[in-house]
Amino acid sequence: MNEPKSPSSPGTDFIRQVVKADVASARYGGRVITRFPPEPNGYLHVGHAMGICLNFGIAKEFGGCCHLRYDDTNPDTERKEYVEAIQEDIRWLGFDWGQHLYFASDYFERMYECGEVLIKKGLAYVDSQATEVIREGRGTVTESGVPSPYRNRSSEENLDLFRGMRAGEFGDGEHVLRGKIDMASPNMLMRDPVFYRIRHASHYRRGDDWCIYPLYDYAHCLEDAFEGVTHSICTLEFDNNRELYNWVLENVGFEEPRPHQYEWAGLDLENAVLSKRKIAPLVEGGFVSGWDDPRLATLAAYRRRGIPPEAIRLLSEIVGVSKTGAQTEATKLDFAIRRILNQSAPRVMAVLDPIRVVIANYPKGKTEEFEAPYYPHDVPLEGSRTVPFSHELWIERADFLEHPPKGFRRLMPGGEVRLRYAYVIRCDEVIKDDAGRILEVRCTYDPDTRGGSTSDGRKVKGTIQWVSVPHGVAAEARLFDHLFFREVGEDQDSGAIGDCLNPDSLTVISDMKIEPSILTDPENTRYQFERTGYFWRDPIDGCGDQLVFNRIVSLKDAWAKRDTKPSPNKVKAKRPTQAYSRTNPEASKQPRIPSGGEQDAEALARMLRYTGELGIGAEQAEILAQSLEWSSYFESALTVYPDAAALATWIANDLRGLLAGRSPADLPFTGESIGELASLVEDGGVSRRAAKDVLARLIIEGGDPKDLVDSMGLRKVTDTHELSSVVKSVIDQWEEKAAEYRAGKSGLLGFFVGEVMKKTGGAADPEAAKSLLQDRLDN
RNA sequence: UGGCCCGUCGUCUAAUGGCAGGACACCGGUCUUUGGAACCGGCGGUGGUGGUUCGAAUCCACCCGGGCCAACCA
Repeated sequence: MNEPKSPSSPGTDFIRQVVKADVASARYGGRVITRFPPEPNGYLHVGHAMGICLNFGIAKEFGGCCHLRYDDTNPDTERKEYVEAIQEDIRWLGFDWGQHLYFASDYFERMYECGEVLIKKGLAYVDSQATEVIREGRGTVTESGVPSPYRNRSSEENLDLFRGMRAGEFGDGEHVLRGKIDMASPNMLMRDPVFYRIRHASHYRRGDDWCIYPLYDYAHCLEDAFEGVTHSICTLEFDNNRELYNWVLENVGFEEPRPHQYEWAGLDLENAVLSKRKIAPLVEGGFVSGWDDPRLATLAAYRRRGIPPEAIRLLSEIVGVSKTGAQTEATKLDFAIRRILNQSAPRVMAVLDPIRVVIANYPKGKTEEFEAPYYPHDVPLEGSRTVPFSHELWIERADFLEHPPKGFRRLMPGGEVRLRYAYVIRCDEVIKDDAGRILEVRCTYDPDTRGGSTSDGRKVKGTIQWVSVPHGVAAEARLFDHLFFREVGEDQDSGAIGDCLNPDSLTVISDMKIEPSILTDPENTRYQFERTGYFWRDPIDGCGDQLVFNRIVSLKDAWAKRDTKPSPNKVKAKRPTQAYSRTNPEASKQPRIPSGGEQDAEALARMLRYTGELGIGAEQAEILAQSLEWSSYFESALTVYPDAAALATWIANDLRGLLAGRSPADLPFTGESIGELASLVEDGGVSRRAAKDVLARLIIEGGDPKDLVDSMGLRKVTDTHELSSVVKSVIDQWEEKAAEYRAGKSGLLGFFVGEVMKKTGGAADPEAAKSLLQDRLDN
């Protein structure tokens, strides 16, 4: 009962679709191997947790495995302490890497050998320029780089130098190994990237075995390949690195099926500091108590705060997987935590900010006990404890108001409130000190309401929690809020960090009261303090006799929210629209005329011919004319079928859309085929819609369009009789939809056409089907 | 201003040429010995302009907006 609702379409994100397709096509023999590759230079945070859920989740769902591999290629920053902490976090989250624990540093020898392979192929060289010179030589995003003077060293010399680098013959920074790729590449990463650097430093695992260390782009893809990883999933910012990932693997000699990289957006959580680079100064600067300070978004902090791992996994489901760089609202995390805890946390009574209530008509010194269930009626768990009641009680200061606003349902002078599981009391008198601060509230109880229900049927709207003064236990509570009230910039020093800090991020309540039953519970019990929030004992400071409770998350509070309600006539803030920003609407229609150069002159001539003589629109003409590849493809289609405008659409719009960036040279069919296809459509033998299906097939396996039309059963069905019967059966099948359509939901017509198309395997003439459908539906 | 990636309710995410759907948030209601939970209902979206198509969130073009890339970090 009350299973957490699944988010929409679970498990159908674009990465899982790729994996699913690869399993179906047996691309890797059905194997699925993912990996989670942390660098042991800090603690994991919720962002990493999403990556862990993704990688381990996919492996589990597809019967594969997920490797835990430390990407420990930088001796300066990595420590054993972190590798242990990371493992603890992953286990806590509920994932298991089994035997598959790996370290990049174990591959140093193999990686080195790959370096020699590249050198021998003439694809890598030792550069001896200074760091700054290399940097400058790389150019900028708008200017290409200049080749290093060492770029053309012989393989022998490179090999000799590289071996010398390894042997420790050189100092830090004297040489590097670079890939010999393309100094003019628009992708900066391809401008002869550095593969190895000299660093005389002790590595936390390899000690002084090595004095050269591989860099990420070189190392990471090799690690994946060594381990037989199939799907290497990383975040969006590595998009540019994919080209290099592929280059290294292909040139070192890893053939298909080899690992491939896929990028997703990762998690950006509102109010959470999600970068090790930004967390470290908070820890080191003493702004927080450590990597596990509960205000942080590290997994260690979440664990300490008391967030259950199930909630993190639920968050991962809720947030989903996409390539949209987006920020997730903090309320989604809160929701996930409450969703889990509501179903599992025993309820107890605690008072965070106590005021004293004296029950005047309850005998001093008398105590009675109430049996109180741990769980509310809608949580299917059993259990109860007894709570002691007496002459003096603590209640929450906020639960008594001398001058309450309208709608206040708690205690007020002359009013009644129910003490949960106990009695209904009425407030008779308020005792204040000289400063007007309330010292105690004097009440009388109604003995006929034992257990909380009235015998005369009168309604008591409010119910509040309470703690008996002589029995209550004192404790400390810690409430957490987000650490910053303002975004901290990228390179800010600790002074600037201090300026952004939320002074109320930690509230310590030193004198809360709680019912004594908790004294006999396991220390790691997560409670709901009724009407207040979810709490558990701080695992560090709340052990043994120390009663220190962390608030994991508050309860939703509909009453408190009433003040912050946005006014109904508030103008809705809209994303600024760009509707008016274009100054010349015709501008986009003007083809850009290529300028200068012999090739451009030819392209221009083609362009003019296409728009003039052939009557093609400027947009498509530009696409087709610009490259020789496309223009010759187009013109060969033209030899088969003379309707240039139709062909231009087929090629410029449909074909290129299906090709997703690939070139016509890769196609298993020629321009003539597409011309033939277009003529089949013109003849009426195939609908345009069916022809597009044929095109898609053509791209995959080539073939003769006419044969494909037949073998796919796509010869157009125009026969009115045949079509009518399909139309009738579709309408009969979807009676309700038909009624909706008749009631005015005209958008449903497309749905019906789609159904007819489905039923006929795509062969129906959609236009004919549409008019038949309309006729039938309209009467 | 070079290349690449991304724009769907306030937020996150489905729809893979055929009904724009779900979740969170918000609002209202029912119920309630937690102003919790649950249940019911409501609000609300394809960045813009053209084009292709019987039919476009989806294909094409341009524009606008956001992000990433010039470490011997990962």
